[in-house]
Amino acid sequence: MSQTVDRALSILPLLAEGPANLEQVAARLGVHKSTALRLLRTLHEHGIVHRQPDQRYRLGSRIFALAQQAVENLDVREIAHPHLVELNARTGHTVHLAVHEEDEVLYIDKVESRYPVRMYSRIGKPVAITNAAVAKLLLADLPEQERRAVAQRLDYPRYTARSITDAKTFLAELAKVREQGWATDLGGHEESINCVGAPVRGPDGRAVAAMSVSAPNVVVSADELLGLLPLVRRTADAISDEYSGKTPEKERHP
Amino acid sequence: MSQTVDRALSILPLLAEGPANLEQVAARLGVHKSTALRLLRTLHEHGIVHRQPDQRYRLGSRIFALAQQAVENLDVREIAHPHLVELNARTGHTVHLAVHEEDEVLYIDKVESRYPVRMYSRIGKPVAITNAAVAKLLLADLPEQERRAVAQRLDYPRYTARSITDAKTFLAELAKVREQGWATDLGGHEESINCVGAPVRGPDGRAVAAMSVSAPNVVVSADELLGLLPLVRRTADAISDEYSGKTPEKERHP
DNA sequence: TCGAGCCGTTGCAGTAAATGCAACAGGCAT
DNA sequence: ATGCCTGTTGCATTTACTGCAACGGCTCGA
Repeated sequence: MSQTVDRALSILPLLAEGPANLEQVAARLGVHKSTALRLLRTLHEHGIVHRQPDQRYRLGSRIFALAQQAVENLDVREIAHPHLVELNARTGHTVHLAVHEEDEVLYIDKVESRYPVRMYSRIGKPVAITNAAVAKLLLADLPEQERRAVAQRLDYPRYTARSITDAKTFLAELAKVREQGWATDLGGHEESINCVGAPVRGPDGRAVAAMSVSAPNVVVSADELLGLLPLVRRTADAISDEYSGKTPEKERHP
Repeated sequence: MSQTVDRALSILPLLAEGPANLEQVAARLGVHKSTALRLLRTLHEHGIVHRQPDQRYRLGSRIFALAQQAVENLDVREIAHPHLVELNARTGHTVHLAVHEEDEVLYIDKVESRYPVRMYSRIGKPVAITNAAVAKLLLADLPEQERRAVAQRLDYPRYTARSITDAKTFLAELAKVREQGWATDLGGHEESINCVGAPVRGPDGRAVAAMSVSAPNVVVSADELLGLLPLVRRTADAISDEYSGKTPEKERHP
C-alpha cells in the first residue's frame, strides 16, 4: 500500500540474513543507492538497524527490545478466552487454562460445563500438579535438568487408585507427554473425572500455558473424551498462533 | 529522513505496549485515520503487525522471527575480533574468545601474545573446563539446575596444586563468578599462567561467549594482571553491545 | 424496528515528499 | 601520487503520500 514503507520493511529480512552494505541493499531493493541510504538512515534513527564499525548494516537492538516487550505485554488469557468459550460451546464440557509458576500450576481461566454435574476448580487455585493434564503439559516442556529437579521436589499424594505417586512414574509420563504433544488425566485426581489437554506455545516454541477439557465419567466415557483430542489440539494451536501473532491463511482475494 | 517510514516505525513501540485500534494509533501519530490505516496495512502485509479478531493491531510474528534469525546469523567471532586485537595491542598479552557447547568450552579465536613466552592453546581446542576463566564464566551463566548437573558430570583433573578438584568447590567458584561478573584462573591449569576474563552477552542478557587475557608469571604478576580487569570488562561489554546491535552514545551534532 | 453513533474504509485532488541523477568526498590499495 | 570503490549530498522532476469528506457496516439503545 505504501511504497516507501514497503521498501523499508523489505530491508529487514534481507539484513536478518546477515550484515550488508549500502550497495547490496540498494541492489536487492531495485532502487538507487541514495534511496536505499535514506531508508536505512530512517531505520537507523529508530534503532531498528545498526551500523557496524565497517559501515555495514545489521538489525539493531530495537528489534530485540520490541519483540521482548511485546510478549511481556501480551495477555494469554485475553487471547485464549474466546477460543475457550467456543470449545465449551462445541463440547459442552468444562474448559481450563493454566500457567506454570514457581513449582505450581495455576488455573487462570475457566469456562463452566453446561451439564449439571461440574468439577471443582477455581481460577487462581493451584492444580493437582502431579496428575492434572495441564500440569503435565507445562512441566513436560521444561528443560530436562529442571524437569528432573522439580519432579524430585514434589509431593505425590494418592488422590485415587490411579494417581501418580512417585517421581519416576511422573517423569516417564512427562516424557510421553512431551513426545506426543498432548496429555490426559484419567481419574488420577478425582476418581470419576477425566481430562484431555494440549499446550499453548509462544513465538519461541515454549509452552506459555496449557488448556484442557474435563468431564465426569457419568457424562462421557474416557474414550469419548479422547475423541475430542483433535478438536482440543486445534484449539490450542489456534491460540498459540494468535498469541504469537501469526496470521493464518485466510483472505485469498481482497 | 523519510517521513513516511518514520511514522510507520513510530507505530511499533506504540503497539509493543499492547494492542491498539486505528484511532488510537492515528491519534498518537498525529495523522489522519486514513494515513494511519495505510501505514498499518503495509506493516500488516509484511507480518510486522498482526490484526486481532477484534480488529485491533498488535506486533506480529515477523518481529519475533526476524529477531531470532538475526541472532542465529550473527557471528560473535567476527564482531569480537577487532576488539580482541585492540586489547592485545594495548596489553601485549594473549587474548582468547571461547564459547560453550555440549559440556565443552572451546576456543574460537585467539590473538597471540607479543612476548616471546606464550601459552599453549589452539583455536577449536577444548579448554580446561574446570579451571579456565572463560569456562567459569560460561558455566556460571547456566540456570542453576543445569549448572549443578554439569558440575556433577565433569572430571576434575589436578593440573596443578591450585587446580579445582571437586564439584563443590567448582560450584562455589561459579557462584562467585556469577555474582561478580568476571573470573580468573590463577595457576589452576598451568602453574605459571594466570588469566582474567569477562563474559560477552547477547541481547537477552545471556552469555554467548567469554573472553580472557592470559599471561605467564614471568611477564606480569597476578596482581598486575588483575589491574587489567577494568579494561577487560570494558572490552567484553563493548563486544556485547555491538553484538546486540546497541549503538553507543556517540554523535551529538551531525 | 429503527435510528444514531462509532469506526474502519475508499476515491479523489492537491501538493508535499520521495526518487534518481550526477557530481562530490573520503578511504584504501596500487 | 593516482585510481577505484563506496558512501554522501543538492537538486529538479514527478510520483506517491496526505487529508478530506463521504460511505458502509456494526452495535447499542430507545
